[in-house]
Amino acid sequence: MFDLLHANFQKRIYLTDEEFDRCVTFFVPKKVGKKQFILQEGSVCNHIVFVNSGCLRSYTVDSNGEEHIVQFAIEDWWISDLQSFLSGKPSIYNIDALEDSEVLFLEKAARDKMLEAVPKLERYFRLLQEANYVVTHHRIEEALSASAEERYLDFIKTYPTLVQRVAQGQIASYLGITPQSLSRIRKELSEKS
Amino acid sequence: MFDLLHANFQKRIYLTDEEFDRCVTFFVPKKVGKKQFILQEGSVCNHIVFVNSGCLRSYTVDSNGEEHIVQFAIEDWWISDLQSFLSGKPSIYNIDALEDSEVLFLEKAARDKMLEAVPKLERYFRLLQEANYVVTHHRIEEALSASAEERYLDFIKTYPTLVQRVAQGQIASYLGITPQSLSRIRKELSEKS
DNA sequence: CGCGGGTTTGATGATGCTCAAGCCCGGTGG
DNA sequence: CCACCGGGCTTGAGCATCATCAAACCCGCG
Repeated sequence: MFDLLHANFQKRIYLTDEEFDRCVTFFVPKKVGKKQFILQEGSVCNHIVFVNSGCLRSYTVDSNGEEHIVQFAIEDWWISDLQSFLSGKPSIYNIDALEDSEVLFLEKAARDKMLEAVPKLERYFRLLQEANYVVTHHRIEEALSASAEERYLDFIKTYPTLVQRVAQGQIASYLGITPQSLSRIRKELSEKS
Repeated sequence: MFDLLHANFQKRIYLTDEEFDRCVTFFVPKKVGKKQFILQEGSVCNHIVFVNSGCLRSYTVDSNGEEHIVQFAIEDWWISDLQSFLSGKPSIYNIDALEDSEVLFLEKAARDKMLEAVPKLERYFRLLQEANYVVTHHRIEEALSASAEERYLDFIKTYPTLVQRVAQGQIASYLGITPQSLSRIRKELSEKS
């Protein structure tokens, strides 16, 4: 149940088994069915979520009723709206499951206690934030300068597993293009090779 | 010299005069001439900078040699590369001045000491981070879904002062379009009204 | 079998880029 | 004081990319 989380911690910091055991108590395992929400626009996001299995996404709905996917999260990833989580203000994002998933909930209060109990984790979350910063800024630059084809190629290079698992239309939404365009891009790419 | 910084702190947290006096000692005022760099790609960003007067920008140079502006900073704003600053790794950004400017340097070591000396500032920097998170995500969504005209209109609404001060080509770079396109967009907008 | 979703394909049009030329204006040197 | 730059902005023509609208297709499932 907590093996993935354990490995994920160890990738960035070193915890003794005793320390990790202390951490575990703060997490709440949950099952999330396909299409089920774990956060809805307008409500406060008072948890961050580690994905054990399955796949979730966060997205906004614009004034034309169209969805824009912000992030995917498969096993071994975190997902949340940090803005709402940290500020306590209502979120502008939705998060739901694209597959039946198993996740570990970490409530805000629990996280605070955990950080007190195992201060080393401060470093872990800081490193996580930094990684997030890099990904986010890369995404801005790409969105502003790269073509749809370039963005797709970068996507399949960066997230090869997601390409297999997620519906094409969802990837199109993430890339900021229509499903039709993505279909054509894939066609051209396959013809080239 | 430190009035702007003082007001900026007070917007988010409350500091006594004594606390603020302690803070001030950690900052190093500097003059930065137009076109002068305060950070160059490849070097580590070991400072964050508060702008007292003038205007700076951060940007990347892509493989075609083209600049992509990430952020502007006029008086009362911070500018830096947080990724490099926090991780100690080389930056991928450049930061230089678009006007002769007066800034306050805060070195990494100085910031750590300042946070020890005035713990209230932890909250200040957290709030700054959150504001940054919101702006950044808004920018991604816009870049992926809005037209050039919409992005420009949003820009002049959000940063009216910048429109006056910054060369049009720089704004085009920030918006991810060519100077020619921006020129045409402005023409159409003026014809409409 | 038929329905529903996601994907593909086609035709057409809008948006924004490229290349190229001209313009405006402030600065410099004769 | 004027001529000449040079940088930034504008304008034009043609083109590439991507969206839109619409129809067909594919396939898993009740």
